[in-house]
Amino acid sequence: MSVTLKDLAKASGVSIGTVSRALNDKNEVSAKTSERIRQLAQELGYIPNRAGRALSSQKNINFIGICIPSINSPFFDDIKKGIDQALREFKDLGIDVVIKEQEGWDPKQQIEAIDQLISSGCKAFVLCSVDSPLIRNKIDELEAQGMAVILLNNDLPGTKRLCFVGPDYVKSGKVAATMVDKCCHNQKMKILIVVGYKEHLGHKNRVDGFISELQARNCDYQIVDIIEGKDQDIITQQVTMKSFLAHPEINIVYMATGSGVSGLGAAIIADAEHKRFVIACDEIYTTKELVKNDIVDFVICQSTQTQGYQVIKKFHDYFNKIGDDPQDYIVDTVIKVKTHFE
Amino acid sequence: MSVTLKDLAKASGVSIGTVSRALNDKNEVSAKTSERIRQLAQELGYIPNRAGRALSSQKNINFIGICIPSINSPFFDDIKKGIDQALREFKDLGIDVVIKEQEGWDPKQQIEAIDQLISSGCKAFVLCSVDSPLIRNKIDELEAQGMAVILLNNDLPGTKRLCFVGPDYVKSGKVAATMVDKCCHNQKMKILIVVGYKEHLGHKNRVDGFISELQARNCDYQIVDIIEGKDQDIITQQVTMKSFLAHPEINIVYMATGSGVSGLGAAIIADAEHKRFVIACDEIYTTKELVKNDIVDFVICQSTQTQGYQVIKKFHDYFNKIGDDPQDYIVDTVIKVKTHFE
DNA sequence: GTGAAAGCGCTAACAC
DNA sequence: GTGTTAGCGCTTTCAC
Repeated sequence: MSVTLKDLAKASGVSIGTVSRALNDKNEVSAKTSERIRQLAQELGYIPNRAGRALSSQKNINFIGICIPSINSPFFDDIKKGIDQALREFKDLGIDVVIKEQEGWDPKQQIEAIDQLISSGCKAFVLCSVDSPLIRNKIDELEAQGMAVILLNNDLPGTKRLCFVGPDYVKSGKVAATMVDKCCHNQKMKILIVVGYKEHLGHKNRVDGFISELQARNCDYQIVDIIEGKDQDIITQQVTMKSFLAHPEINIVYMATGSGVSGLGAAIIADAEHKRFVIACDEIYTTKELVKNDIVDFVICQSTQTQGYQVIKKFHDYFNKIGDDPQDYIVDTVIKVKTHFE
Repeated sequence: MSVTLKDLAKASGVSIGTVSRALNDKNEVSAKTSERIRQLAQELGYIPNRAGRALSSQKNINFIGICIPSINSPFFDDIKKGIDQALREFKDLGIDVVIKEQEGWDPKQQIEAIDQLISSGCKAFVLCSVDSPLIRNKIDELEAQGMAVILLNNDLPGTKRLCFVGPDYVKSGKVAATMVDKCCHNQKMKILIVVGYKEHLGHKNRVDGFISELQARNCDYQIVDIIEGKDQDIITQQVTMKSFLAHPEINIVYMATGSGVSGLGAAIIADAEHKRFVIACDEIYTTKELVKNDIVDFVICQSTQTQGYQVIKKFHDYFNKIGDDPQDYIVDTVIKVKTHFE
């Protein structure tokens, strides 16, 4: 059988209660005893038993506060599914969740939401934010107060976040380029790239990965245009149409953002007389439909549901001291084609 | 708070022990009370608490017997990784595993192994077998004795297995065909198909899916040859070389089995003057190397690690009556390219 | 600062 | 066939 608190108590000559306190960072224990017990636990390979802990402290549920800009954003549907799935799995092990959904990425609103989550008793947070000093400060501040933050989908390196769960945007771009190379190697590539915002780090990384891989593969390519759709369908449609008109030679379209695809689809359908190879990102409903209808050739997805699931699982492991310090979890870059949606 | 045994006991006017027995299919309880309690549990939405159960009956670990033909078969490496991962997750919740690895697929040997697993106390089994009356009988026999079998990677429909965890072979073939179409649409496709054994159901399904999708896509194709590599490197190399020699026009190779890839690789390298588009299956070490070295263009994978993980998780859910009756778990069909391995 | 003990939900052994 | 109870590993009062 595995080592229990009782064993540690016996071995160290103190009571089982003291051992528990020492191992749980309570400062009611003298530094000396505490140190001794931790040492011993290490040596004997003590692993806390989740069942015992969950049972005991179930009046003391760990509430995770989740703050995501998911209102009117279908991208987050699967993330929420993953969170639900994890919750089903971990609820009776002492974990629960409070979600604050928001519309858009305004840092001030997010910080307000976090503060509300704090007042409702959360001590651990999942955040999906853009890079801003406000947010960066908030994360470090929370950490200083003994709270933990996991960043979801978009990392903010240099902050004191516990870890990051999300995709490798550079790789996503590289995979897209690989597909372009495999499918269009025998023609001169005249490429249109569509992003949401040129400053958006994720989109930027995708574009960088895309171009670097085309280069690495010695493709005969030319980036005809890089346009911004502002993550909105109508704008995306307009700028794409404009680009098609100005550059009828475009034969490849790489859409490096998941938002605004409807607009892209509309533009392509409107200019159907030019046959183009199209790659999109992220598996949302509209994108699936476009693939099903042969408007888009490939989608490069980012295992969204897994991200939702892992963010909770990471906290579960963290609370239960399972494994070492939490590491970043980079999800798979997944290529999907029509067949996947049939 | 959620409903507990105590609540049920109070509500139904019997003792907590009786409730527990009634809910655990013990036949020491009168049919009437049993029925009444189950009814009540249903109404009140009782969900057993895993922590309590695990803690209580931890001397009564559920041993899962696993019987897989994994010796000298790198394909099973990731499956074993998935099993390990699940075990780390569920061990302190009352689940453990006994593995009997075998070399090859001999049904008689497998049945022997199962019997050994039974004598070592297993009451639940994970099996990866070929279709044979012996195995089919054994599965139904086990079920009749109140034991449960989950089939891994290869289903045997019509048997009384609890459920199946594995890939959709037909879809795998279809995805392969989709890739061929996307990458080679502008040439006459002269296709060589390599299987392990023509009777192997999984390989057969892949080939069927492959051809049906080529047809659905109106490809200009011709299946030049379908050859058997007997899942061995040397044989695969020989038959492939022979086919290349007889049909130098072959410009596409679809390898519908994961075993024998080294042989395929050798054949392609030996005949490098003919540039060919190559698709392989299953992500094992050798295949990765071939992709990295641009010998193979795509691999169609079957999320092997997930299969190992899910097989254990399914049993965990089953033992703890989480969710409804176990459903089949069909893993994702995953396309991988060089970039994925860098 | 530390020990003793109650109790979380559940199962199984022991009464009757 | 059913009630009673000990105890699984752990946290957390409540004493001292």
